[in-house]
Amino acid sequence: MTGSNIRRSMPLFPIGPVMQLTDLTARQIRYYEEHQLISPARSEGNRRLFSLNDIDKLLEIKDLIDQGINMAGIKQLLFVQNQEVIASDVKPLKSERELSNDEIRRHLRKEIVQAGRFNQHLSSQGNITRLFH
Amino acid sequence: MTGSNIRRSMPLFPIGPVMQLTDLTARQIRYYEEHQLISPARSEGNRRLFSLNDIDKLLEIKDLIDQGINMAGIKQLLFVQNQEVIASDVKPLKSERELSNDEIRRHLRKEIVQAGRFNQHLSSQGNITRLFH
DNA sequence: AATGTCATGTCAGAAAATCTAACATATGTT
DNA sequence: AACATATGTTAGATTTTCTGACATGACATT
Repeated sequence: MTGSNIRRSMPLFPIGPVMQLTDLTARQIRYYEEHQLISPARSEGNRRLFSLNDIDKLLEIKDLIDQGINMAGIKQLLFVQNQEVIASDVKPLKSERELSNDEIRRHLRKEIVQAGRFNQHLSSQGNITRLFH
Repeated sequence: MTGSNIRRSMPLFPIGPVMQLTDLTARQIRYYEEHQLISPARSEGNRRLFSLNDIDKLLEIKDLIDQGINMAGIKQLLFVQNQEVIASDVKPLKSERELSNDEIRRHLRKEIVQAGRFNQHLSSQGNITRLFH
């Protein structure tokens, strides 16, 4: 499991930003969950929390829907993909133990800090369009 | 402006996930905004939306606070950093025009899709600890 | 010792975002 | 025509976030 994979599997986004990023309605996203195409994590208060991987999947689902494939078909396709990945993942595990969510968060924080060190800190004023002139 | 910079400046995260990622309280984050150390965007309904850059900044602020520096000092330090970045940014701009938030979102979506194409789609069951055994 | 400032905690009330469950509907299928 | 599928819509409840006010502990200044 690489750092990037940990990062991509962190449950961070509530449904609002995900709707915007995917152009899917809340209804659609919940329906896909109901049919087990995705399984976003939940907050303490039962709100859905999506990872970048979840968002990837939703975008794929969208593609497949556009191709006329139904829930069952999409479920199978996603499952096959998943199997391929697992099959190709032959790296020996350094550590067998599970990471707690807290540990994952610490890890991500470290990564964000590191990335930041070699990155810009633009935008002192929140209007992101300012970043482009 | 690189794709990565666009990605890092997208206002996506509500305050809850940011609290978890930074180990800051909402009170602290709002206080830093009040003192103009950060300026997160706002949703239509006035909720704060943070970008990865904002999160970087918050982590830096945390460091500086730990070093005993006060708001005014931190503000100056962040400003200086910002200036350095601007000074070093000598690339000729391909396009002068501003990008709308919608365009940025489309761009990010494209990036996520592309990244996803060459990436794993693990986690069919939402419990992220499953990714580690 | 009293006062002030700074960074943060805490609380209350309001508003926004999200939840589930139910019913509605358009389109395609048997 | 009846049915199934994917999505829309609505209602009522719950969670999350908002602002503003007041409280507090640590320090500095008087």
